[in-house]
Amino acid sequence: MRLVIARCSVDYTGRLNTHLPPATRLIMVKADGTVAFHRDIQHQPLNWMSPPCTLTVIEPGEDDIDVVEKWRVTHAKTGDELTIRIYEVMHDSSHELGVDPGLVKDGVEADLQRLLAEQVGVIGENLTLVRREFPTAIGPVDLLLRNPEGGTIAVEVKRRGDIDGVEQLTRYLELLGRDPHLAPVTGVFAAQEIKPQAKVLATDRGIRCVTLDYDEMKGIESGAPRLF
Amino acid sequence: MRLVIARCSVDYTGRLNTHLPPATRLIMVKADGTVAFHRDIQHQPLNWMSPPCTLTVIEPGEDDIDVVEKWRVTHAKTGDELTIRIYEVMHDSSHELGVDPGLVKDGVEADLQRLLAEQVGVIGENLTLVRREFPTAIGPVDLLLRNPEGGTIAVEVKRRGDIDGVEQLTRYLELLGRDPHLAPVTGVFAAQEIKPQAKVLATDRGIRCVTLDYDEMKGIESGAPRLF
DNA sequence: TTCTGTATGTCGCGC
DNA sequence: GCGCGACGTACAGAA
Repeated sequence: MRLVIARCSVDYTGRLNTHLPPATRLIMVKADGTVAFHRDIQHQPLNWMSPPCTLTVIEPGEDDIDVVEKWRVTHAKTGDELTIRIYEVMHDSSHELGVDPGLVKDGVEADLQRLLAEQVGVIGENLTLVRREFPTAIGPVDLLLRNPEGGTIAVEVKRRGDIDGVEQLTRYLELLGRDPHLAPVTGVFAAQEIKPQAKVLATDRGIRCVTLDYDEMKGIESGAPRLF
Repeated sequence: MRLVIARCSVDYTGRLNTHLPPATRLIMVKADGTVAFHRDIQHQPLNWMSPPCTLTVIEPGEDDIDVVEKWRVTHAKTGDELTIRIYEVMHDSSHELGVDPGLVKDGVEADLQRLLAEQVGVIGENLTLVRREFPTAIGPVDLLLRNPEGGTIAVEVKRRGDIDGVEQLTRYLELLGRDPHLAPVTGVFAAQEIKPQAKVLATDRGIRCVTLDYDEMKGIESGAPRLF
């Protein structure tokens, strides 16, 4: 990874056009070709180029007053282009980082879904799991359950229950309801937190909302009885 | 901005829990308090903390073998916490960057909408603009037009036409259609690029799709005839 | 301050 | 490779 602190200006042409006026920034060049420009606030770069791309040092043009170095970064597939004019270099260092083992996560939607699949009783009594990620033409349904009467329950699992999730579930219900093997199909919207608007919309459409307690479900999973 | 290259491990507790095993990474500490951990690929940090937050150097615990320095970053509002164990520092430098003038953009949705408002002929003949950002109870409609017969056309403008945009427009149409001053209301989904699924859904709902050519519209705006 | 919608979103997973 | 959905989405503008 190469780190350059420099006064520079940047022009981008691709899906849109952008311009960064001259200022002092961090230019980050990563081993995979990624180039990113950071200011001293916020975690997102001001501008960037994703791999696969190549960086070449080019000759400054006649109009490039005070430009000590000029870079061109070109995306191999899209043709997106970044032109970097460097006016002054304050720092320039390179570092070997090696391969990163990556981030281990616990508590994302996949974990919720897994726990809920093991604990369908949270949703209702006497329900059985048909399968997780039940495939349909318009995408997979998070959980598909059956009740003793032979009816089907489609469950949409979200960490945060938003109106989008209700729309998504509605589309699934519409499609699944047409299948005589599954009908009648009802919907359950399960999330750690459900926004009022989403709850209203869901209820209006006959979709039941279930609020999930991740820590409690996690506790049950481990088999240990909760002592508090 | 402080740049540290170090072998470190990171633990995050907040909306979820994450862990980064020991490895050599860039630790970026920005003037606003932002802390981010970068590996040598991809433009997004592996882990981070957003301001307002405070970084404190704490004493390594007894279990912290080989830890030369231990940091704690705490979010002022949410209580989210980051624990950083540093095993070896390869580089550590600080830099004054000053205020950045920020990014200038051209070609985002707002530009598309502005151009389309000036060139409603792109959507159909003999249409007149009622207004941009026509307010409704569930949000503003991008463009509202009228045809000579007195009917209304609601236009949803997107850079990339996705299924979400069709859903959004559908909600508007449902609402606007109830207004006797506007009815009958038809919908137009206008975007630089419309995904097949979105097109299918739109067509199924009687919504017409229009693909926009930003460069061409831009050319017409400037008044210059296109020479190619 | 909270809410809402866009984003060069980025990224991973399945087909 | 494409499509789709999640993300500690981040971020800006409006209410």
